[in-house]
Amino acid sequence: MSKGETTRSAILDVALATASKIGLEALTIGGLAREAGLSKSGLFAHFASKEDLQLEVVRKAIARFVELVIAPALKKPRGEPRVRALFENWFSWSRASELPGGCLFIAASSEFDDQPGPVRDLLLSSQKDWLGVLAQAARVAVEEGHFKATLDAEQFAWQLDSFILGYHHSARLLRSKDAQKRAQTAFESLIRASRA
Amino acid sequence: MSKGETTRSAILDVALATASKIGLEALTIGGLAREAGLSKSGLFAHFASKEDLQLEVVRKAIARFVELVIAPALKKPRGEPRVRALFENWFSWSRASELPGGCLFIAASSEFDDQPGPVRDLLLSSQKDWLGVLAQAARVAVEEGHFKATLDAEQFAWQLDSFILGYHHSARLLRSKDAQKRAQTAFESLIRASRA
DNA sequence: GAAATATTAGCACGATCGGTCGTTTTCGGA
DNA sequence: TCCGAAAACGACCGATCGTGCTAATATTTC
Repeated sequence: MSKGETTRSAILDVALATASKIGLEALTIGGLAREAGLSKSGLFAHFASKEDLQLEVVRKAIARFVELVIAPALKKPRGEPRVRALFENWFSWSRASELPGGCLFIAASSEFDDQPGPVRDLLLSSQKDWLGVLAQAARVAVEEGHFKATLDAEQFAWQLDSFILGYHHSARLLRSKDAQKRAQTAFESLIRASRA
Repeated sequence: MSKGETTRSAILDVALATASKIGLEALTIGGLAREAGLSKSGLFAHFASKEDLQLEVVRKAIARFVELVIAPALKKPRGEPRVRALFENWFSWSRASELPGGCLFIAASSEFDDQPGPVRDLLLSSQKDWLGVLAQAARVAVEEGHFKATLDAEQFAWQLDSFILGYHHSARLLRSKDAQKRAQTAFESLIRASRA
């Protein structure tokens, strides 16, 4: 990896962590430069624009999400175990050291839901992908006979994702200690209602 | 109402609408003044600081929320009807004309969850109040014999709120047409599982 | 209608924003 | 070791940020 690529990657690490705390929009070139130990112009030379920087941050987040959540889950046995792994891995993601402010996607979704442009588009497509992965895992669980044949996989995915949002909300704003327990309980009742 | 109070109220209306679209932090004195048809300093004279303005916006939102969601629900019969009203009224709130960007609390919660200060404190307490109202309504439904005696009212409230978050997410970011149907379906299954 | 007061506008401030540009430093291959 | 290229820097741009301060203008009170 060349010097430039190394620096660029380091910048994105800092940017990812900062964005998870203060948001993608609140990122500033100057602030990032300070944190990364670079001059403003030195940092900015790595990106075409602030929007480009934001896009790169989201892309990096997606890559990490796949590594931490999706990929390990796909190694689990088909069916309920895989569904369970997706849910549980998500917590590791949300609490990863590189995300001191919690899940970037949720924070960014809220920021960009009314701001048309490439950042919103990217967030949107990644969110659709995630719901697709969840629904597909549910469908597989039906095939495997773990879940009932009449299960609406999309609805299942939607509810699971809602519990994730609920967890994020509880844990971040309310700093609720039992956020995970609540989410876990909700998840188990969803699983129970979905079983064959 | 004096001239000053009228203007102040008009400013807050504009600010509420704008904040629901772009966020509380992204509000700018200058931009608000333009929208409200005032000079920057003329507008600013009504508030002690930007933070004060943000607090007033949240206070106004809370007042409207009580008017639109809580108060009408309390007029409904105790028990399941009241729970149902709280859930349904929330959609009217989220789609109210004064909130073109959707529920301000959800957007603001995401923005301020890592920003200590009075704004965060206010959001936090209002969120706790809301969960409290939901849980209390569930408890009443137990008393009335609509819900089973073993129901965990806090868990019920948590799940209901998660579905609301899920709706907001679907409707805002994904612009999903069936967000409400998904939320409604989830709500009905929660009710079914809670019945006596 | 005049005097007192409440409200708004004008202007300026230091800071910071995203972004440009020419120069200097550092790096990597020959 | 040298040299071209890559990378980082420092100074600067125009715009806008939040926020004072003072003067002009509405509004309210008598």
